Amino acid sequence: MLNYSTSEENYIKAIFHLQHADGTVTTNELAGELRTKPASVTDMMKKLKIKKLVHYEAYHGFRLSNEGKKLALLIIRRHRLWEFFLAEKLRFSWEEVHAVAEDLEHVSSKKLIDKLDEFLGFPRFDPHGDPIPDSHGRIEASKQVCLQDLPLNKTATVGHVSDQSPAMLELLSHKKIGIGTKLEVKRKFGFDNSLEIKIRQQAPINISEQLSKNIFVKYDE
Amino acid sequence: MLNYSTSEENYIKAIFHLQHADGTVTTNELAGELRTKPASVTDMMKKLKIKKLVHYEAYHGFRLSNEGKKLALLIIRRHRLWEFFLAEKLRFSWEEVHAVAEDLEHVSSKKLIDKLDEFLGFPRFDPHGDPIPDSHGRIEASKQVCLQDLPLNKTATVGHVSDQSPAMLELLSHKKIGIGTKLEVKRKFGFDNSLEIKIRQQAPINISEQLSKNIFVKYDE
DNA sequence: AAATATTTTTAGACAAACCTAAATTATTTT
DNA sequence: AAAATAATTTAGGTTTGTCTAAAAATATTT
Repeated sequence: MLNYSTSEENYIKAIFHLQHADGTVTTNELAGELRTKPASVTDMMKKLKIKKLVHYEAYHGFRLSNEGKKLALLIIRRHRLWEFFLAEKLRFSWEEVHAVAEDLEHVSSKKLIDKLDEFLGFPRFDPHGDPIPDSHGRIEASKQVCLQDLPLNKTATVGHVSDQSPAMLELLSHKKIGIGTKLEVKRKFGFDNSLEIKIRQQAPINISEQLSKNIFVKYDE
Repeated sequence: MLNYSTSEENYIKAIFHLQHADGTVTTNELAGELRTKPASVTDMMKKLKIKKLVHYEAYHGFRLSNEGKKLALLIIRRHRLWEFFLAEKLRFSWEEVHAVAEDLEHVSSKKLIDKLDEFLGFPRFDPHGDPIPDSHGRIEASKQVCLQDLPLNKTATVGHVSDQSPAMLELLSHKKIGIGTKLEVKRKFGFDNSLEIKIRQQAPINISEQLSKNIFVKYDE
């Protein structure tokens, strides 16, 4: 694997996160995600095309090549391993890990990452519940279900939160919901699709449709 | 503390390492250390002068300002803490830690470094025996003595090796000498200033003057 | 299908960090 | 102290990644 600049890596990672079902991403979406201008995106796509990391034809969007996907998974691996390290070993809070991992993920020594993985005991999920790709870029499909789709009175464990904005994290922390929280859905209100959920040893609480759509859980055994 | 580019940080660190008794460094020395060209050094010195990190007058060398010294110690702190982490936690060998730490040292979160320090148990020396500045930039003067100056039959512990070239590290590893090795000088040969030294439970070995001048030890209590 | 609006690309500039070659200043030799 | 040598700086150019403003292509309305 060749060496890529921080900027190139950020573009690749952002494309990976934004890609739709068919893998395509538009210039404006990418510019928005990276807080840059569409013209800059076009410039970079030309470069990434030459480096064979994306497929790109002017005016028709772009998508990652196989090479590009491999790189994206490698960067995500680095990011999530560092997040795990920060939370687990350095006792950073959930909300803090992301920003620091954004910097650490660009240190590209393969040996560093593989040894870090080993040191951490080969964790399979980061502190937000997102799966960590292994050293070959294989990623576990976290077969989790959205809270909205969880049957009533079935206990499950929160394993993933898709929106990780500060506002979302604040709300979750207020409701005392985090990765690993065990809960069950007690009632579903058809009017606004809000849910009444029960967390062990706490009074039942209410969850809006919006929130429930962003919380993913795994059925308990 | 403001944020500086990787390049600026590398210049500051290099000046710190090269500085003579009066703190000055020349353009050519710095260009050599950084494997760059003298013209590039001049460009950067103008910039660092504007940022008040160095004192600089054209044609008369330069030296770090107090701000610059503070920054240098911060970068050295990051570097040495990461070296300690790599060696101690990830089991990197002595020779490998430096290159990786060169990248990690530019991740500038203060909280990250202070938490890393705590996680590592506030180590005072890195794996090469160099002292680690504390969070205020205070650095311990390692009051160590060169092997050449160690009195006969006095046991001491290796605490620092000043030349860390691959050739040096190879020789040290062959002679089974490392940081923490306990030894004493048995004889001194005036002809070439070579030493006969004894390491616990090993046959006595010979050390050239050149080598002995690069090994620093602390008297045992 | 023409007109309008939106998206994307091109053209041309800029800052950071580097370079080479030429000019300038400092140092050393004679 | 002049000449020769060495060190340093200036001038002008390159690459990377960004920008703004204008042009071109695509998508949406009417």
